Amino acid sequence: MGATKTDLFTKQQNDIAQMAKAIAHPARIAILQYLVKKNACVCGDLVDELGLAQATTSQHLKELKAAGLIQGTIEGASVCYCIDPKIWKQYQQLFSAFFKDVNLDGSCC
Amino acid sequence: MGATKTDLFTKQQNDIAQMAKAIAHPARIAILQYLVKKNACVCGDLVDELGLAQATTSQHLKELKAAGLIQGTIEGASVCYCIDPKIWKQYQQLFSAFFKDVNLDGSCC
DNA sequence: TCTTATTATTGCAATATTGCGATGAATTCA
DNA sequence: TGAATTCATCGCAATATTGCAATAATAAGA
Repeated sequence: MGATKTDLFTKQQNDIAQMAKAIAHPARIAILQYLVKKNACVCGDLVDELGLAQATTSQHLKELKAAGLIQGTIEGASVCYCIDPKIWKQYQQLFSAFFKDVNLDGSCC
Repeated sequence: MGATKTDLFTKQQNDIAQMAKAIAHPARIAILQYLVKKNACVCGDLVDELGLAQATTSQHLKELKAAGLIQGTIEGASVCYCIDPKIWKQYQQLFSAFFKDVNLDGSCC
């Protein structure tokens, strides 16, 4: 025990949870906000920006890449990162749909 | 080491990450979806609904309550749960704002 | 009161995540 | 070629999360 029992839930539920997990760390939020702010390919300065060790930053970048949220392009000796607008839009739509329209007249007990 | 270094990031970044973490588990997604679908106070049947042990379900409900997303009202021997529409709306707005308007002309390398 | 039903809490084991130093791979420049 | 630079990966330690059995707490009904 200790591992999430993904088989108990629908693919959609697992997907949403997985996507939430991808942004469930302040370092990854910071990375994404920085890339969005720059709105361009960013090479190198991410480690200085975060304040975490290079290995740790690289790990977070790897997770964001695995989630599809960012792309990394090798540019000479360094690597350039940017938002993947296609996946970003998917996230936007999915979370928007998830939080859509709860009947706000909380007819609770 | 092993603990998230929250002091390196802004309160906003930590908040977003924390909110994402609250929904970063398929069981919690399933609970929320069920409550939204019923759109009412739900007593008792959550354990049967999920397929997880009672203790585990209770733990997830506790986390959702801690996140503010649901309310629990004692109703006799059982407890009724429902979405907190106020906090729900906050989540909706926050994620909407976060994923807002990336310039989609991926001017990447 | 005693039993039953329902939920919370405790304590533990298994697994996942976070963070970093050390090392490796690839590129640039002297 | 030989540094120096940049980033990824490995291996480890610390911490967090997940899951459940056992138990406690509370309320309803016999």
